[in-house]
Amino acid sequence: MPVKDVVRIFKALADPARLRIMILLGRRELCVCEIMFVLGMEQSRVSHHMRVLRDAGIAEDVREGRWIIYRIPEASRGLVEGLFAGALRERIEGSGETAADAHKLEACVRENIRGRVCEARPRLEGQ
Amino acid sequence: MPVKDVVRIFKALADPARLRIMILLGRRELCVCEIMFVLGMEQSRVSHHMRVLRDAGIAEDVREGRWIIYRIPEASRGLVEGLFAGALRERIEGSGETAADAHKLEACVRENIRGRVCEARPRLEGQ
DNA sequence: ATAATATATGAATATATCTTCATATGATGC
DNA sequence: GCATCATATGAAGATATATTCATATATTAT
Repeated sequence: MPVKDVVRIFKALADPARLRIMILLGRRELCVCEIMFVLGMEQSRVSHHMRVLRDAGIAEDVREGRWIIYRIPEASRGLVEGLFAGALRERIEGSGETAADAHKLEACVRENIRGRVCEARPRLEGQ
Repeated sequence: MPVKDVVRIFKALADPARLRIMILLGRRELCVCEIMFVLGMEQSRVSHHMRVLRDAGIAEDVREGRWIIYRIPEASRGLVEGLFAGALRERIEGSGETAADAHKLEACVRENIRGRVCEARPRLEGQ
């Protein structure tokens, strides 16, 4: 993998919104409106960020009905896992910021907040 | 460590020159003119890049006579090592680009190319 | 078909980043 | 002190990136 491509990955992670999104995607796959809800950002902004992550190859999308689900592609799982493993993960989690995101995501999924978060997107069990 | 600080680290790595420099620093400490030689970049440009790395906390400098030696600070070794360990390192090394840098560095150190690279900087044994 | 939902895209502006050039600083040698 | 070497810094212009707003597309429901 050329330096250029690795740089593109670091560029993709070099933004607070995208970093938070990648950490969330490490937990479960997400549709855009769930990301909007957790980060408190408008649709277009999230969508543009997702494009950067996609172009870097660390996110991919699958359509499910009217939703588009984002996840970390199988081929990049190891790489992304590796990036956040160890010292970096400890440090990020130490600050509690990402824990707040995770909690918000749990609430969002558990309550499936109608009207605010993609009006009841159907889910598989356990997701 | 706040998300903001992690983002600053990724930003620092999100440039081909700086990425190559960090990979070199993972091998040994370097003065600016050695970096100039290996990357083929002018002094000012390298210096500006070093500032970005310093501000992100993944490089530090120590003056040794008229040279300024850059290295990865003790406190960030684990983090930086972790970032490049595993899948990412394999992929970067797979392209051979960084190997070329490493060879150029070896030559530079071995021959201590006078007049081109910091007119014979004295070195400790084994460096 | 029409309307509504979920998301993507494009253009425009704002902001940040990189490079270059000129100049400053700090150490060494004469 | 003066010259030289190694490096840092600041300003200016060039380029890239982010955000916003308006609009387009695809899917589903009626």
